[in-house]
Amino acid sequence: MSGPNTPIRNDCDECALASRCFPAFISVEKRFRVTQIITTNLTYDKTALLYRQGEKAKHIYIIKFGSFKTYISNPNGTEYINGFYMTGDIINMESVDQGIHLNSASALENSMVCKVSFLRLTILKDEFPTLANMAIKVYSQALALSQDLLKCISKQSATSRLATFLLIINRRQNIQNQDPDKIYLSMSRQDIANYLGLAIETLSRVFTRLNESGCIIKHNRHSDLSIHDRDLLQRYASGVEN
Amino acid sequence: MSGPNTPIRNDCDECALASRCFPAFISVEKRFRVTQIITTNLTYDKTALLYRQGEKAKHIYIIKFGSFKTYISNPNGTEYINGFYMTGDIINMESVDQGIHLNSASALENSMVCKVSFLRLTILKDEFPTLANMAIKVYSQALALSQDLLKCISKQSATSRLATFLLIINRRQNIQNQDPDKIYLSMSRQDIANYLGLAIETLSRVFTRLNESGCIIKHNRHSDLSIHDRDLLQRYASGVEN
DNA sequence: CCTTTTCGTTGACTTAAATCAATGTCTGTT
DNA sequence: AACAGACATTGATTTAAGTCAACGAAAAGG
Repeated sequence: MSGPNTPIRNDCDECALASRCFPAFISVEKRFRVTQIITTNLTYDKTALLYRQGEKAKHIYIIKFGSFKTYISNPNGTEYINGFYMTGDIINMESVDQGIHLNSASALENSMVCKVSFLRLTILKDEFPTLANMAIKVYSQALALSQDLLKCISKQSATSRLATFLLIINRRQNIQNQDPDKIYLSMSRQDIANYLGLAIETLSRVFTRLNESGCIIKHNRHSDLSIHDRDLLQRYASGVEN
Repeated sequence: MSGPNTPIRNDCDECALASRCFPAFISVEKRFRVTQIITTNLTYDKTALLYRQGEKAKHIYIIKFGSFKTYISNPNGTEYINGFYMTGDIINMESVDQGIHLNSASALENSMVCKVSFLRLTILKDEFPTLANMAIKVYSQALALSQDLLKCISKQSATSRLATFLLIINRRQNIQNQDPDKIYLSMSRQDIANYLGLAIETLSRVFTRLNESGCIIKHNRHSDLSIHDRDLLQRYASGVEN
């Protein structure tokens, strides 16, 4: 189908994320090689499993749109939420070393991902040294974020935890959002509570309090919020206000 | 009080860590180049500052012996402990992306580190492609550990947090320790409390309880412990036992 | 459209950890 | 060796968050 003069169709050229994804780290003339690295546009319905804890890990996943949670299932049926991932995030970077999925990942809404095999990445890293730079950069970011979260979750009061969580979600959604104060929560209250180390009832009460203080506005859906008084929210997050 | 003393020698060949440090990823015949990458054997006295939050970050640091804490100072004088690092650990991987120290690091005891500049690492990465592999491997590990800690710290009871902490410390010290049950805590109770998100009094009580239950044995020094009933300690850590 | 189920909120009560306060014990200094 | 100051432990009390239970609201499914 594709001869020497036929332009190779490259999904990445049209991707909104291209400027901060793998193509950005590969020279223009060799950009066509991207298609040989990346399997693009895989769709996952809400609740669909991306991978399961304990399975062999062979790929990293870049979220094109949508969101995922990673979690560890406990024997007693409860879930420990490990992280939330949204547009532009890379899932599964922590498994590259051991080659085994340390947690399970499932879609929080209908989502699309592109995947890259560890193996291809290793091989092509020699051809494209800048890919290695990208990897290190991305890992460094991920580590910094992870430490940020650790800080948020240990130590702080329930109010401070939720306020920090909302600010982090908002900051990350702002990259593609038009209204800078809108927050969309694709995960359930239970997931958030779990993630922040709180009981669901406590979380619900804090949501109510943040709403009553005029800090955030809840819209008809549970998942839609707006930040109304960002300054106050930040004071809650830092623990100055209670 | 802060700042390195004079470097002593420049030879990775004799280093006990060589097999899991940079030299391991560089071909034998070019191993001499290591000296041009690594500044070796910098000594830091107890409480000495390795770097300060907000400063420009230019190096990663490998701990040859000793230990460090990384922390963020709050305006009200309190410290938020970010992490503890010991022999073989690499400090400052999270700053590579932004190039600014996100926290401060200080020695918990008299310690020795080797440092590698980001810049040299980037340049030499092309000469030694395996260095990039090493970076990715190490980052992946760090991320996995960080998620482990997140899990330990949020959610769990005070007892479970400390038990998990002790098991993690023990596992990491075992790599160079002769007695597999000995634990040496180079950090203060306040640092541990801070790190685990507990009040120092709560931590102290839990230490006492673990001791009284025969789980751990406290020796004369606050810093010296032994695991006496590992199984019980693991049950505490998992939350089966209280 | 109405029923069923899941999810989120609110209230009453309990509990684990924080705080306040006092005491005990190391560590480093002269 | 004796002292000072920092560090660690223990006790009494308070408080924030957890648990148990009921209710309301939104999805899902026929």
